[in-house]
Amino acid sequence: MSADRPEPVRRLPRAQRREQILVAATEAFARSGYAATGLDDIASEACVTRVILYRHFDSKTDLYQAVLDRMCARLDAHVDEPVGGFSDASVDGLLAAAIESPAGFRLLFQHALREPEFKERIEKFRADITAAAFLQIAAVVPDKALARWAAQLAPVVAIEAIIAWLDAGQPEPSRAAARVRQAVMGVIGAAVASEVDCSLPAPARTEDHP
Amino acid sequence: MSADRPEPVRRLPRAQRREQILVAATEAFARSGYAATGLDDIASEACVTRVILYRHFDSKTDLYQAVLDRMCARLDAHVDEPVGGFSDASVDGLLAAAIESPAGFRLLFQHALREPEFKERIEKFRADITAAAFLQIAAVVPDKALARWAAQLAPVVAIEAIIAWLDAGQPEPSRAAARVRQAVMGVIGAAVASEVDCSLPAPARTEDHP
DNA sequence: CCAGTTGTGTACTTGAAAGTCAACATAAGG
DNA sequence: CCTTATGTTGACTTTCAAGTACACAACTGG
Repeated sequence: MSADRPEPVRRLPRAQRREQILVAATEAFARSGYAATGLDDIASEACVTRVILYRHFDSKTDLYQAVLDRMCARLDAHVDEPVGGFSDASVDGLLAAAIESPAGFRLLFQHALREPEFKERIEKFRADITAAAFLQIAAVVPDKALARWAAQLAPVVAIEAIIAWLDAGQPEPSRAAARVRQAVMGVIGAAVASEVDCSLPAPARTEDHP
Repeated sequence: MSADRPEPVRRLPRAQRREQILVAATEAFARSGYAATGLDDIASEACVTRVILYRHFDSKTDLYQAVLDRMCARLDAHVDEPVGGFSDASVDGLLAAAIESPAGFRLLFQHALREPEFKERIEKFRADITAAAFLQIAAVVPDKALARWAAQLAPVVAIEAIIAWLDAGQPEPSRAAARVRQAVMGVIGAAVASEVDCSLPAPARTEDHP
């Protein structure tokens, strides 16, 4: 029979294969981070064997760096602010990057940022945003330590808001950016308020509205 | 001479040594998570050798579980709400736990929550809070998906606010809880607002106050 | 003061994951 | 059609961290 060949074994041009591996690696790393992800996990995610990875990347570290660089480049492309401000455009850019590659977004901000070996790559990014946020917040918050707190929290909230938005199924995409900004504003508001003693809404009863 | 003995080699009663190891392990794990932390890192952090760890714990996994359990127990002790609501008391409890053990707090919510192997232990905790938050938010936010977004984000913001507060040097401890609540309220407000198009404060110039 | 119990350290074994090698398969060019 | 360059693979070696065995040291009770 002519069906002797078990699998046609699809072959791809080099650049395309490399891209496929990067995508697969992003997915795999995004699940558990660098250390907990084996090269076999990545290989099976990309539907190739482990050796292929070495044909395109020198080592596991090299591959991870490539994944990170690729995602950082995307971020830079979307949110390229010359003076590095934390403004409306920043949120729009972050959101666009997150839509383009949710796994990459999670990888960067949930895993890579906590891995001492690699954090400095993203730390630069975060530090810039935090510094910019501090300047803006310090203008309205006299207390230095308080301003630092808010400045550190604001970018985190923006990022977590975007991740939560992804998890919630990306509801009303057109207004997402505005809501993220609103959430950040709320956080800044908490720092501005000088004499606050607010309470959260009363714990809702299950039968609260008949 | 009587000073022949190089080091007196201080020995501790079992319970005390175990506690010391747990503290050290919490610190070490909090730096890089489970997979990226070697037993040698923990041992040197505790100023003992790796073998001692096995005298107190069966395996690396067992040790990690013990660390997590210890921290979860602390959380439960501080924020024991029978019906599991996300209220003022919850924030107070979280804050108290974070003060008691910053490293443990970070470990739980920055690392363990992202480790598939162990996340379920904390996931129960987080899911309860998120569910409670959803009930409260759903009462004021008609859109289901939007409410889910806010419900998922609110606890995260509370936690991140506390972590940022730790990083900022724990400014004004007496008002910290109120500010955290305020930040959470701000986030909920972002979900409530039906027609939002707010902007962040204008990017501050570097030479804004001479 | 001596013996038993328990905590501690040095040196070793083991297993899993990273990294390597030589052969096969497939498409393009002479 | 045959050669060649490159994508692909199964099987192998190496390396490092988890886990183990045995010898030593210190406190406790007789």
